[in-house]
Amino acid sequence: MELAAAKQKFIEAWGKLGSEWGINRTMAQVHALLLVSHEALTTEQIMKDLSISRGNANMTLRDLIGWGLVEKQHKAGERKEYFYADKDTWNIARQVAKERRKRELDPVLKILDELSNVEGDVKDPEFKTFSKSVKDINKLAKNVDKTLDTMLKAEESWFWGSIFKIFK
Amino acid sequence: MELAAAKQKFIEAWGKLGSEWGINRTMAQVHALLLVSHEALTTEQIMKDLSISRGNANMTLRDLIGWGLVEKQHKAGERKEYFYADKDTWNIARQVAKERRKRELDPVLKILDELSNVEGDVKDPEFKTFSKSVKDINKLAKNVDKTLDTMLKAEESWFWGSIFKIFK
DNA sequence: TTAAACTTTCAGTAAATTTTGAAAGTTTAA
DNA sequence: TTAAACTTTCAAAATTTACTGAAAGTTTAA
Repeated sequence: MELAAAKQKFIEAWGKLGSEWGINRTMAQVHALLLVSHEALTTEQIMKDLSISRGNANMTLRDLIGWGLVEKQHKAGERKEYFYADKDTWNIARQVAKERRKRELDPVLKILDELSNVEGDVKDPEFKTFSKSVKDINKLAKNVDKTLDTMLKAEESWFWGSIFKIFK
Repeated sequence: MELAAAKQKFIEAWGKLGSEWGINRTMAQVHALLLVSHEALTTEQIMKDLSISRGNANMTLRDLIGWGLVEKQHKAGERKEYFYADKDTWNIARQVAKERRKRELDPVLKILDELSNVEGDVKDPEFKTFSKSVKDINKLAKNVDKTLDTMLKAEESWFWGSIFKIFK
């Protein structure tokens, strides 16, 4: 397989995976393109490579920067902005976990906490089932949250450190 | 808050979380409804509770059964089918992880393996970057895969068992 | 200044996904 | 059998989400 074809395939696969996990396809593709590019690229080049519009490229790049996955680079003597992606997979995973926790897990946790405190007739099986399900899910979600927190903050701790070495 | 209102809120939150993670909103809502219902429900009841059409309810229930999250129940002397959800959060998490691995992670792993073996000019920085990124991601993905496998199969092992106890 | 080079915005359009509902299919009991 | 009770299918419609492109905005160098 040619390098160009291989890159293409990678971009497609990454885009598909992203869209299946709630990250928009173009965003994942731009990220993929930057991941496999040795040099930082301009908006112009990204537009051309992925056949997307200027507006789309611009917004997507801003989003990626917002996710902490891409950074701007300025080259001396040039007006244009160049973009490049952090290539460390562990950082990528961390950043994504961090953002999604903040954007999606935290709001749900808040609601679950509220619902955990709903009071009702303990004799009512409908209430009992509701209460138990919500509490169980809340417990699981809280643990996931706590684990992510530990993982994001204290990667260097002896416990997680030794587990992360397996992954890196 | 009333029980009915609390249920409603739970269903909405679960639906939103699902859609943010690539699971269709209605499917997550039907699942939520069954999770907080003491008794198994008929298609009819689900349609009414969530204001969805018969076709939608039917397809969604079939999907949920396909995901291993919901089961049919037959009541003696009745023609109607009743549906109920497994209420064990750990099982739910396991089932979802299992299905998504099969449907989404495995295909990507296959492509990454292929792309890891693409050969090229080691002097070419473009090739080097491509190769390194793909290999790193492949490694991470494989480890995630392996971990899920261990987690799904050998939950009882001393190592994971002790970690899972924290979550349960 | 000012005009060229570049970036950002956003209303309108397009594409993808989800939902509907009526018709077709299936099962059961009499 | 057959007809009532129930389930499934799927083309078309509705909804949601993503993208375009031209215009407005910003920065820089002369």
